[in-house]
Amino acid sequence: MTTAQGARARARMEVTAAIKDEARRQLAAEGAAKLSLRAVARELGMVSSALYRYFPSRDDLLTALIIDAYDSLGEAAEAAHVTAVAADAVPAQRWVTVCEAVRGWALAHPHEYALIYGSPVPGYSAPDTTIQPAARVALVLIGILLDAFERRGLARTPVPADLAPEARRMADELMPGLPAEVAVAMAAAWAQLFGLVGFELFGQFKGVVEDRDRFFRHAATQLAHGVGLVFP
Amino acid sequence: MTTAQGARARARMEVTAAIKDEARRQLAAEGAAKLSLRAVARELGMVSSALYRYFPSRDDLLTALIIDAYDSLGEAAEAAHVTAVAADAVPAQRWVTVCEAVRGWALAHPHEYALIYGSPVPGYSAPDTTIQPAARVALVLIGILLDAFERRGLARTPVPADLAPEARRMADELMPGLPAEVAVAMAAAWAQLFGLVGFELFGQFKGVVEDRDRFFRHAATQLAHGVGLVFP
DNA sequence: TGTACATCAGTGAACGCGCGTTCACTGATGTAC
DNA sequence: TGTACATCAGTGAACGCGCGTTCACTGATGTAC
Repeated sequence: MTTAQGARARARMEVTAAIKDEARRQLAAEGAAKLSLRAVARELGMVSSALYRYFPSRDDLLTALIIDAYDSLGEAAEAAHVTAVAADAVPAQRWVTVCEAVRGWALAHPHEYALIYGSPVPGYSAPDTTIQPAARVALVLIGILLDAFERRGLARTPVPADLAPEARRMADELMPGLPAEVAVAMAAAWAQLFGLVGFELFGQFKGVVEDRDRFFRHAATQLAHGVGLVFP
Repeated sequence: MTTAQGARARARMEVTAAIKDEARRQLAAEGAAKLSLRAVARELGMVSSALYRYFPSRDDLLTALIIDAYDSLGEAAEAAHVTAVAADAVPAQRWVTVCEAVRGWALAHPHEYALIYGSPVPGYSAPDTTIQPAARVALVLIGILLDAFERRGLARTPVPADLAPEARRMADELMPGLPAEVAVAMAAAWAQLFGLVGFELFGQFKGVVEDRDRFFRHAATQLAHGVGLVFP
């Protein structure tokens, strides 16, 4: 019966979720490199071998956490964008709003942020299944640029001649519909956004930037200018 | 005698250096979180307890590696700057040169880069002795801005009113002699520079940016514009 | 509805391994007279 | 220059701990007839 099958399946999903929740808790305490199946099992009152019914190995658990983190961040960015669109914000405002959502998520989930944007876990190589969720934030930002470009156009900063082919390729392959110069600026702004967030999160701003909300808002605004968005 | 004292002291320095070198090798294989005194000792043909003659604990070894990494990166940046000055480069060109030196060092020492700019090592908190070496790159960049400002002035991007006090404080405390707006732009550019480098190094540019040398040079040039430097 | 069978979650022991740190010690190197 | 002594690097055993993964197993839940 569906309900019977459903009961077993539901239990499975609940235990799977409990394992991931506990693993996330341990990320905070020990970091990804030291994430331990035995410690997770211990905390859940299970025997360590029982986890192998749910994840074939430690690395698969890590992969699940990474995908969840990308998806959670992606959803936060998308939700912020939807809200901004509903409020009739212009593209430049939407850009800043999405950047602030990324920062907000990172501050709320610092260890998951470190998992996906910090140093790679040695000996672990992320499978291709992580590529798509990893792209969600960038897709939101690209969407804003496309919208702005189609509606009002974008300011363009010329690119040196020797970078033109790469710029063309990036636009064609990753951001079809956007001018090549904007594609380059977008890739740079994307990396720079995470530079700002990472420096705040990993402590590099200690003793340097104190009023971090206002600083970030301004920096995100400057990033918007950098990709050619204009405030009315 | 000086020579006798010198012999013991020299041996001590050599063994200390050998320990750090081996530890750096292990950073590459296992990452900072798993850096193991026993493994280092094993590889050097020593017994693990012998390392305690050189470093009082694992964390002290980590601290030494962190300080060395900041100093090594700082030296690379300073050397690049000296060369650029000797070649009569204008401040904007010097800025790009120093950014490229930072990237070059990071590509040559990826695991040391991860140690200082990647996710913090859980359970480890860097002592204050790391602060000064950590500032060296920023000081080189600030020096370039000061020089440009005193000689030719810098383009300034106004800062929103609510950020003005923080901008003033940052300039006064960290970059005396620079206008407040420039101080804010400098802090942002500093974080963004490491965002660009980190994304390349940690694999986020895989499938996105391919012509990385040219892309970075352009992005560093844009950062220079962002802090108000102008190319003649 | 009742029964035989299959599926699956979870157990507990074991394998083989690694870790940081302490401590009493040996023996070589350096120092003071 | 020679000798007694102090310093210090390095040893080896031990403490108490943790890890990922495998495997034969038990017993409950679900399925097919």
